[in-house]
Amino acid sequence: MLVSQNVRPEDLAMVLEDTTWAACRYQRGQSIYEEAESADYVYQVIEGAVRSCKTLADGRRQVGAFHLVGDIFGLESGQVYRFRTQAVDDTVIRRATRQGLEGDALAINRMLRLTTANLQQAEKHLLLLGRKNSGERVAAFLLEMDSRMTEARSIALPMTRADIADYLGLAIETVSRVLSTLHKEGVISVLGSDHRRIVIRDKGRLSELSAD
Amino acid sequence: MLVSQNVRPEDLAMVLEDTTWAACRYQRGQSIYEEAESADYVYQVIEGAVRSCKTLADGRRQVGAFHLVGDIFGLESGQVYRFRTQAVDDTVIRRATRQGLEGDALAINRMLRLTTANLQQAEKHLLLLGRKNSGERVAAFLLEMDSRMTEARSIALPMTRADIADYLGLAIETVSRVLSTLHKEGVISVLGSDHRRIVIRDKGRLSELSAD
DNA sequence: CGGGCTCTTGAACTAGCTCAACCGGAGTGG
DNA sequence: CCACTCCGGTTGAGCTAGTTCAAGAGCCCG
Repeated sequence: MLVSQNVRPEDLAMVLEDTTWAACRYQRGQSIYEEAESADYVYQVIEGAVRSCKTLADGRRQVGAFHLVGDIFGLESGQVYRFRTQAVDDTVIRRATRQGLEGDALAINRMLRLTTANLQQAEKHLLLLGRKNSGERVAAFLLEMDSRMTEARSIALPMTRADIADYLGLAIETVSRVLSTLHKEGVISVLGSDHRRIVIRDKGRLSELSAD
Repeated sequence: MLVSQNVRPEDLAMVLEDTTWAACRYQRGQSIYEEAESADYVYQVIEGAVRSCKTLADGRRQVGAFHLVGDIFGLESGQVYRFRTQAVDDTVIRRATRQGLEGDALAINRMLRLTTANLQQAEKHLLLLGRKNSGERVAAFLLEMDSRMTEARSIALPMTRADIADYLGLAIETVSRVLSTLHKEGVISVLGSDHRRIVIRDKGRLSELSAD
């Protein structure tokens, strides 16, 4: 699930500071690694966004997490990755070999903190998927994105409605309808020709609606 | 989420082997600790079962995980517990102070492995809650319980239908109906006056139904 | 200009929920 | 010992939130 939401940038950098880096560029939709692939690298998003997801045999998909600028992902303690991971948009990523991190007690401490943060986010998401209705899910999603993208006053969503739907366990039409309703009620504004830029007009109301 | 499903008993014991233990007894429904309480202890289930759960303001509940005999829970890297944790049934638990575990590189390594196992289980559960239907959820639950309780040939569920429902994100009636259907179709048998003992008659079929 | 995306909106459908009744076992008290 | 109640589980009937199916609009790109 590898969300680094609650980890300070300092921490993020620290985990990997002493290792050598290689920068990579991925186009939207391109896979960074596949589920069960040998977990040789750890990654950090420099630009763009990444999703990690699991898929059932018949194609149903669950997005486990989005990794935004600064987030670290691909950290495994087993031999293989537990997810498929793909670029949500054109994305720049840097990566370090995993060996650089092992054996070092300090690094392990940081890994533990990162993993715990990911676990915490996953647990929060379990509650959302198990017990919240569509309105609450979308409201919580917008607040999450707002808190993770510091960018002034508006959220530039890097992902499609389909990505959001698969993250929230909803149909894409439902996501669209809820956003329309929030817009009509004046809680948010939806801007841009692709409807991907969102301004939160009434954060208090959105918090109420998210049922946290 | 602290499920220790994929961790061998050796590992479990090792995490805490060198520390002093205190045994405790809890009656069904009794809280072991509350959400946001100071995380002073780490626990292991000796007998019975434990659930950890989050609750929304209006009472909706999500059970994040069940901890069965041998499982370790309450391992936090922050200052406070992230869950309320309660005895599912009359339960015996032992606990160690948290200090005994910190500073020791070996212990931290084990904690990292445990936390990763918990994260992995949580991720699996996200897919279940986000994308599986009621039949698939119940089938997956039965298989999970089967793999975690080695007990010969039948599963003695320690939890109520309400607990199962809140774990699977379903209504209690739905859980009951799915179990009845599985029974009628000969996939399982449901035994005992309280209907808590289950025999898996056709594991292959159950695997298919679980859609993993 | 045309084809392929993504997003939105409407209308019909359905999986699962809610509400309600009922059943059986365990505990309690007369 | 029986009567009563409580609690967990099952079953039925109706309802509804969210899905599915279908159509259309705007945008990008060759």
